Amino acid sequence: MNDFLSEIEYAGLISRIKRLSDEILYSTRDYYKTVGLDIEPNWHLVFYLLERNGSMTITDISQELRMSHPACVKIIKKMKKKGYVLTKTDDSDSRRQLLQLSDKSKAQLPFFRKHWDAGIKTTEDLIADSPHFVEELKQLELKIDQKSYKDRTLDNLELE
Amino acid sequence: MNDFLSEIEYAGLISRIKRLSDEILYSTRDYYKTVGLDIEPNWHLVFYLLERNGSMTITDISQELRMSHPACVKIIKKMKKKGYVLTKTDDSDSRRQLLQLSDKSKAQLPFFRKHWDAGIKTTEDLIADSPHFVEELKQLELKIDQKSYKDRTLDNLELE
DNA sequence: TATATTTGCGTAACTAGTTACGTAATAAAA
DNA sequence: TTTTATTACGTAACTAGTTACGCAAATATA
Repeated sequence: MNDFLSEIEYAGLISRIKRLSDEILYSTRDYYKTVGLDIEPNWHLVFYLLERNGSMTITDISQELRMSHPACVKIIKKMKKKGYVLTKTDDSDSRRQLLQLSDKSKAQLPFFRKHWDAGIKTTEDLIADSPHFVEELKQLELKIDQKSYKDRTLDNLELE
Repeated sequence: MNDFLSEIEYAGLISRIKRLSDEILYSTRDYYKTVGLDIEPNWHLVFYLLERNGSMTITDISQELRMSHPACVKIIKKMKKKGYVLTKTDDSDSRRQLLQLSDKSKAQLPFFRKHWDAGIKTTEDLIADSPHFVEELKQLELKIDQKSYKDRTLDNLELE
């Protein structure tokens, strides 16, 4: 296969994870374009959340997805622009913007779901030969959660 | 742990990989800032390559790292601006820009290496409880390489 | 009740990648 | 030798995330 990132072993592992993630992201966007899905790859999580919960704020979503709120602001802004999300100011707290799916979203959801399901199937196929992957990914998440990559590396620096 | 991305199982797996990758990337940048490393996290691969090979072109690097050449152009541009990389036009082909590490780079490499090694140690620590991770990641890379996420998903769509 | 703190969210400025396009130099083909 | 195709690389415009900052509304405290 002759891959530099693999050759350097642990020094390239993190970059390989990023490379895999990027590759799938761009391939998914390519897929969406091909089949005529007028949405971005990361939006489907917001559709999922709003469909399940009915109404949520930016802060709610950013907590559920564990990403920064400015990232969510950007996503929602685009989804609103395309008419997939509606906002309504909370009566009891004017800071809170209640988000919900528009009728356009609801009408398109079955179509979206068909494609999302095909993607999920792809994910299942991909890790079919990797029976420990999900469990070991979870381990990584847990460890990173307990102590950050930065703090771990600072500790490792002192050991030398 | 109560994590939405984990709850939805395969529908959230790709996003979890991205989340992990992002988290480590930003944590590494934070680390660099803390210890006074005046470089970006992704540069270390270029340092590795140029140190090993002496002189390379943008195209060489993009092939080795398997990323687009415009991405490399951006990285090299910044590295040049900071004085870490020098360019020299190839005598026999004026299109080719031969890149090499500057004296500043060479002088700092031992310092850099100390921190990169600490990071590698962190990676090793992290996957110490995930004995199959590297092998299964490789499997994923191979499968994606054989048939893209897009093509796999198109096939899965037809099956329904 | 007046003041201080927290919360929600919006924006700015940054890095990191992509695809699409253009241009000049080299190589290949007519 | 002239034309055509390929290669190297630079730029533009886009998405996707981050941190840092600001401001107004709500809440807690003095």
